Amino acid sequence: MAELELKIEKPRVRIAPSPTGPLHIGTARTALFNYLFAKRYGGVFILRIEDTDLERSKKEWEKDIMEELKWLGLEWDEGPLLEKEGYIGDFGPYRQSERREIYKKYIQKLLDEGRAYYCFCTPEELKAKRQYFMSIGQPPRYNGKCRNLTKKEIEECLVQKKPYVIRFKNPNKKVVFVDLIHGKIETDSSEFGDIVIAKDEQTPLYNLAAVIDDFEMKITHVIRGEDHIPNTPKQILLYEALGLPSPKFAHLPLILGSDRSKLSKRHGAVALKEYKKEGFLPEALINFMAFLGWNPDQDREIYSLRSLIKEFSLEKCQKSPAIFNKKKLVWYNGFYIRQKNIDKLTQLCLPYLIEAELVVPQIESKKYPPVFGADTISQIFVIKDTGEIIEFDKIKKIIAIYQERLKVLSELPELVDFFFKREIVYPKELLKWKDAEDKDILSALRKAEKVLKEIEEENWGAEFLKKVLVEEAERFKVGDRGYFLWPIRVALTGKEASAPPFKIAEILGKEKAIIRIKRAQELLKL
RNA sequence: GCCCUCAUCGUCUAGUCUGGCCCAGGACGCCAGCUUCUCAAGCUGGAAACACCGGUUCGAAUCCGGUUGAGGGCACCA
Repeated sequence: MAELELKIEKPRVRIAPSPTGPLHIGTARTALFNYLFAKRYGGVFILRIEDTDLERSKKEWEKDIMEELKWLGLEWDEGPLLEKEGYIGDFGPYRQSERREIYKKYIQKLLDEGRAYYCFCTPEELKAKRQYFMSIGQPPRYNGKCRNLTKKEIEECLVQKKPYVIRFKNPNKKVVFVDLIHGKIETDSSEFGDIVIAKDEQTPLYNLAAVIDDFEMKITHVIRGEDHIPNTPKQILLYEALGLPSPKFAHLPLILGSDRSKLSKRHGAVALKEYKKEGFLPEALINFMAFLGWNPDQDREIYSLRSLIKEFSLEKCQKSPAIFNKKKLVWYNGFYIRQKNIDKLTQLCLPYLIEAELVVPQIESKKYPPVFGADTISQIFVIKDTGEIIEFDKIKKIIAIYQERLKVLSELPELVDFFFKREIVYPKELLKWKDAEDKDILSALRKAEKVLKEIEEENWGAEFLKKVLVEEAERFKVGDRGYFLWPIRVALTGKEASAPPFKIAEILGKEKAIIRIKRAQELLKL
């Protein structure tokens, strides 16, 4: 198989989501694998919106699917050109709803050649038949009642406006195909009988629509989830009936929830946008998703989209399903946050600070704040609680000291809120280090206040503060700096855990730092 | 019920095709230690798996058969 794959030239693949909900993480992974496969072999990646079911399809979901794919960096490279302003040179997706004329031809052909037929059975009849088959231990399927209707009978029904569907005349034979991941898969097509392939002469159902489109779009490799394995023989039969060549198939293992069932809403977030909103970076999502069912045979965990393209191959795909492990995603995210350039990271974080109402951008910008990761951003912000002005660079400093602590962007506000509050609230017990008594804490804080007051403004920097405070801490209690440093840190932050107090004090500034130390003293006296 | 697919640490997996180098390697998570005022990061160490039964073989995680378990599918959804 290895040699075969190397010969792959300019493959054409597609991701074909139906816009019945926001982009699902499973669909995103399938898109990624298709994208990687296409790019690895210099091929084409297509987006096709499967919106034949008008009832359930919505424009808003279509928009979400496109937005999230772009956000992930999985741009499709073919489709109808978008001419609207701002989209010059951009491709739109193919939409099945816009291809009815094409389908019509094929459906008519099937009908004319007697490979498909009208069926006038009612849903109730069908349901009863299915149950009957089940009861006698056979697979539920259509019994073929309308299969041999005469022309006259059909016309009569049509004239009477009887509701109908179009069924495929199943040749009932053994269908064999070679899956690029699973190998040979055999099915007896009589298991599924005469399936419905269209609602009417120009509205194909999924299986037919996929077959027609994949042929029309010259798709060479159909890479999709394993849940489509049972559809494959149906589609192969349709290719045969239409006299078309079938593409190659590769079925990816499914992503499961922690209870080993197909990943769904009850397992937590499944929409990609929810992960985006929670503050996951596309790099982390891509890296994580790639490793769900795929692995290079090296002990390397970190891969960018670029490096994945270089390494990707279907042979290294797993056959067995993978459980979605959010902790690993979080780890990846923390890693990529730490790697991020601080300016970029700050830009990414700003929307969260704004949403938490910690700061308000002062310069109105059209693109801001709703667009995450916008290029144009305000350089000046107002701290909502105090009305003070805070510059981008100052916010950057705050984020810098939390960069290695951040796992997901959305946790930032709760980590750094004390920088943006006039008064911080915390229980007085929090000031206590080990067995320190109130008077010890008080004297530590008084000492700290005195020391801090003596520092000249121009020396007010983390390094100097550290030097001075650590020296003092050593004097205060030999062998355990905590008696001195812990209360200071709590006084400044109001938190059990935080970045080092020296860095925090530097950013807070002399005046505020001292006010907070004093406040802690008052709290102790209560 | 019927069909299909899958099976290595809790999880993602390397190794399986081309049996011995594997009393099974890496990563996440977990535990311990170092560092340290705290948290995080980093470093060091640790616990942790070849589903089961039988066969082939001098030798099996690897090959064969079966069992069990898990997942998916069986729509006028995709």
